[in-house]
Order: sequence, then structure tokens, then C-alpha cells
Amino acid sequence: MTTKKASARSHRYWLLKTEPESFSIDDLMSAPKRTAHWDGVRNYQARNLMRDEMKGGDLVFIYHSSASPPGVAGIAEVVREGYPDGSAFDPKDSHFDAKSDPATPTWMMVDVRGLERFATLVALPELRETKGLEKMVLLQKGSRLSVQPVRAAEWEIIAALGRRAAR
DNA sequence: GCCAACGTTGGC
DNA sequence: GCCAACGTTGGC
Repeated sequence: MTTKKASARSHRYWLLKTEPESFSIDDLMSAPKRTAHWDGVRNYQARNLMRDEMKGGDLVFIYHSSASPPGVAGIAEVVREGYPDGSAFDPKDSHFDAKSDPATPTWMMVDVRGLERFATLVALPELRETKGLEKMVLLQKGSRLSVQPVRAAEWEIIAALGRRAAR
């Protein structure tokens, strides 16, 4: 066993998309323990990030997609690392996947706990205009991944914008 | 393995 | 509602 003085890496940052008509930051903040299963992700790249990369204590932006306007709505933290998404096995669930075998689950999820609802939604047009965010995964042409990494510098910029007093 | 057809995402 | 872009499926 090797010794490490400080942790090799501090927590990382992510962005999770959700359609607020289905599940919003307000739903998260009013959930029991402000905690929710991030279920229903049916994309392999997003699944791999949840299964392999997201760790307890990592921070996530909650992003409202298909909203008016779309934007970053708040902050949550990962409180349970990747584990099987049971909704894939429920025929009545809209995300049911008949090809997923419970013995070797295809789809994974994490649990997140809401930490903060932004005073001001950081809307997509503002993200596009903000210096320092040009390389954000979210803003790349054709990018539609529902679980994305966020750079530390991007995190700081967006968190500061979200914490501005509401008008 | 190629690739056309189809389904989904998500901004506008 | 439209449509660009992407991912998946399935015939060959």
C-alpha cells in the first residue's frame, strides 16, 4: 500500500441535465433529505461517467434543459457512487430497458443531495457570453451529453454568477 | 464492418 | 413545431 500525504485529487465537478418539468432543482431541494436517485440515464458515455468517475463529495451543477430559458439552477453533491439503476428493470417505468439483465445491470445511477438553489438562474445565453466558459462541454456544438465534466475554473465562474442576488 | 434509417435530445 | 446533431439499430 502506498502512502499519500494529501488526497491525490480533491473532488471533481460535474453538470447533470434535467428537464424541470420532470424533475427540477426545487424538486431536489424539497425531496426527503434533499436527496434523489439520478436515474433514467440511458447513454453509455454518461453511464460510464456515473459508474467510473463520479465520487462521493464531488459537486454537480443541476442544469435545466428544455426550459425557458435553459440554464444552471443550483448545486448538489454526490452522496452515493454508481450503482444499478433499478428503473431499467421496471416495465412500467418510462426508462424500462428490456435488454438489461438484473444480474449484469447495464444502467447505473448515483445519488445526489441538493446543496443550493441559485438566487439567479445562470441562463444559457449568459453562459455563452461569459469569458472563460468557451470550452465548456455544454457549449460545444452538437454537445448533448446529460452527464458532463466541468473544469474548476468554469465552476467558480458559474457559481459566482448563480449566487448574485435575484433582481 | 459499413451505413442508411430511425429515434432522441434540446435549443429556438 | 422545426430541425440540427447525435446515438442506436439492423440489413447486408
